[in-house]
Amino acid sequence: MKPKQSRPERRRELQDLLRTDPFLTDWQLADELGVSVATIRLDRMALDIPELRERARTIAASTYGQVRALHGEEVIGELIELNLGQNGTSVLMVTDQMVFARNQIMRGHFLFAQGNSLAVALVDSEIVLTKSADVRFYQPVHLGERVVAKAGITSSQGRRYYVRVSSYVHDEIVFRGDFVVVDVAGKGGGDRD
Amino acid sequence: MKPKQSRPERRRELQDLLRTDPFLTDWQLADELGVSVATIRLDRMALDIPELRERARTIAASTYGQVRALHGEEVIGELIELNLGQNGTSVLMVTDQMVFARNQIMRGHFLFAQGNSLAVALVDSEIVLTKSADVRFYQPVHLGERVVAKAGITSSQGRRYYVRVSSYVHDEIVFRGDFVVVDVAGKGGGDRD
DNA sequence: AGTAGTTTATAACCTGGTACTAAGACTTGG
DNA sequence: CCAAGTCTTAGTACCAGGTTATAAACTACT
Repeated sequence: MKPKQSRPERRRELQDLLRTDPFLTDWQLADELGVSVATIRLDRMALDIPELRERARTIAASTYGQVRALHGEEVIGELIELNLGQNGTSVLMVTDQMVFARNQIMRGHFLFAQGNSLAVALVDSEIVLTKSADVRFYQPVHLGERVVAKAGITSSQGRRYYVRVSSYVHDEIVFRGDFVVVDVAGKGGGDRD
Repeated sequence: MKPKQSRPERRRELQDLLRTDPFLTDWQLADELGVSVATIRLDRMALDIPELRERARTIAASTYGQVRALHGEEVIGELIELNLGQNGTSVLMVTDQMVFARNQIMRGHFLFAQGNSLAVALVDSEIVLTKSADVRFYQPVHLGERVVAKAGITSSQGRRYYVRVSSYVHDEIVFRGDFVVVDVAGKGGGDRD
């Protein structure tokens, strides 16, 4: 399929091929590069590239982790205290799925998620949606740390509840958010406003 | 490992197990449920659940877009366009993990996550953190819908960037967020303010 | 006890590999 | 030109995690 290439050339191309499509089997690669499967295997060994299944598995696991971690159950973090309609506390351990690989700093939306789901959990109703939020990140949170979020309903107007969430690591504030959540139970849930 | 269960019970549990960890082999499942591997296979057949490798492959393929953007892996949603320092677009399909089980409405923090990670991706730097955000949810988003987030840097002051993200479903706005992100490359990353 | 539904066991086969050996093909030095 | 060394290929044995098909064993019920 390909003209003659030097070994380094071929290996570079092999890496290229896998970068654009990591789901190629050895024989597909062999065919593409015009060499035997055996050669491909040797090249993979030399370049320390794992087999197809391993590649798929790691890609799957990494991306699956992101979504799952964010999915959680109903509340992101563990609910350790909850007084419906008043206040509550949740705790979230920072796992490696929640941080930037580069610097191990927690990604903002996980702090938001913890706060948001706690705010929603506070309201004693079937269907509660977030209408708006104003949030601020004070300090970076790192891998392995334990984030404690405390939330309280500060006021309410009809079906609207104003919830303040403050999150701490070692008693130092790292996040604060003011959430406005709406109880839409009974209504069709057609709109948030 | 488990007490006796009726077949429907077992099958429900099987689905549960795989929902929380899709990387279980048949014999791990068999062991967990206290039945033979053969039974697990029959159950998988009946429930139309593919084998481990197939599961891994599809999970991997689904989240592995052809996006070749540098920060691609770190973004919630699929980056479909990115002009560093200027603007970008990402698309996120709403899966059942992102919605409230009760009403199939997307949980707010996923919209936030999409917006936040897009905002961060826009800035051309090694380390970028979110400092604050002001967000508003206009309309509920439902299971199966496709959220298109468009972001642009509206202004910047030194290392601070103001990014506006607007998300749409069928050309109707569902979310808007104003993010302030800070480029902390070079600094120790010790603080966000 | 008879019989249907359910579960288990058994064997043959498949993919995409690993690990290893042996031999063939291509360069390169002298 | 030929031998030595390097690349490449071929071939075998083995593995995980299955599929497919068939037969045997275990309930449960009447």
